[in-house]
Amino acid sequence: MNLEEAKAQFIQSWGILGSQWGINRTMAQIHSLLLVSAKPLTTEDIMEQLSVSRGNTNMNVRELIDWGLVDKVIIPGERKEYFSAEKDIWKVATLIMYQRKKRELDPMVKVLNQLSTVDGDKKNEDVKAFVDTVTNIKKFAGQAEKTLDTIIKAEENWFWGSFIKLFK
Amino acid sequence: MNLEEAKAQFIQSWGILGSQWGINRTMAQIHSLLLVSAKPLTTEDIMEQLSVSRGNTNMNVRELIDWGLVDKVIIPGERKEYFSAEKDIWKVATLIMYQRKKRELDPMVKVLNQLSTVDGDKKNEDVKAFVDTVTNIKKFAGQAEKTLDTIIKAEENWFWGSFIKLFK
DNA sequence: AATAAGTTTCACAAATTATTGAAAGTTAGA
DNA sequence: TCTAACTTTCAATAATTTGTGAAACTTATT
Repeated sequence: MNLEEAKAQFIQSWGILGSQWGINRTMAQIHSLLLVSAKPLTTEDIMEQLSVSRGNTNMNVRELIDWGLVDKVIIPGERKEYFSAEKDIWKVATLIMYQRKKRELDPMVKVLNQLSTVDGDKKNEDVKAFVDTVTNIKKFAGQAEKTLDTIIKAEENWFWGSFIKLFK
Repeated sequence: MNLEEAKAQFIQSWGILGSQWGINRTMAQIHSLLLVSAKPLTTEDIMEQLSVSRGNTNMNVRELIDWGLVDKVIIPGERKEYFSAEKDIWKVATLIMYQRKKRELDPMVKVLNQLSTVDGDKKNEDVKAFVDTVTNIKKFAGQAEKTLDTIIKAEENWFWGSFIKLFK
């Protein structure tokens, strides 16, 4: 397999994976294109290599920058903006976990807390089932949150070292 | 807040969360409806409570059963099928992790392995960048796989006990 | 200030995904 | 075996999400 084929397949697969995780295909594809490029690319490079419009490229690059997965790079003497992706996969994973925690777990915890105030006969079977379930999810979410925070703050070496050993 | 309101809000929120994770809204809503119901429900109950068609209900219930999140329950003397959800959140999380690993991580690893066979000048900058990135993702995916396997096999108590303490 | 290079926005179009509902298929019991 | 209760399928349709591209906007340079 030559480089171009391999890149194309990687971009394709990464795009599919992304879309299964609620990230749009183009965003994932731009990310993977930047991941496998040795040098920073311009908006035009991206447009050309992925056959995607300028507007779409711009929006998704902006989103990637928002997530911290991509950086603007300024090349001295050039007017154009260049973009490059964080290549350290551990950092990438960490950034994604952080973003998703912030955008999804945190709001869910907020809702769960409001739901605790459900009133009614505590002996009623339905009320009991509901309160039980919500309480359990809240506990789980709380632990998940703590665990994520720790992982996010952890150094890569720590993860690859003691953490993995623990799971052998 | 009364029970009905609380249930409705829970179902709504769970549905949104699901859709951010590539699970369709109705499937997530049916799951949450069953999660907070004291007793098993029939297809008709679900249709009525979520205002969803028979076909849609059937398809999504089947998918939930497929994932192992919902069970058919047969009530003696009744012809209808009843459905109930696994209420233990740790088990729910475990089942979901397992399904997603199987459906997404495993295929990605397969692709990554194929991509290792990229040929070309190993001193070429682009080839190097590509091989580097793919190799790193492969390593990461391998470790993630191991970790997930261990978590999936682990007992709840083990998780809530030593695992969490480690992260304090 | 004028110009040109570069970036962003947004109404509309295209593509994708979910839902409906009626018809076909099953199954338990008479 | 027949039939009525119940479940499943799937082609058509609706809803949602994503992408386009030209116009508006911004900024650097002369």
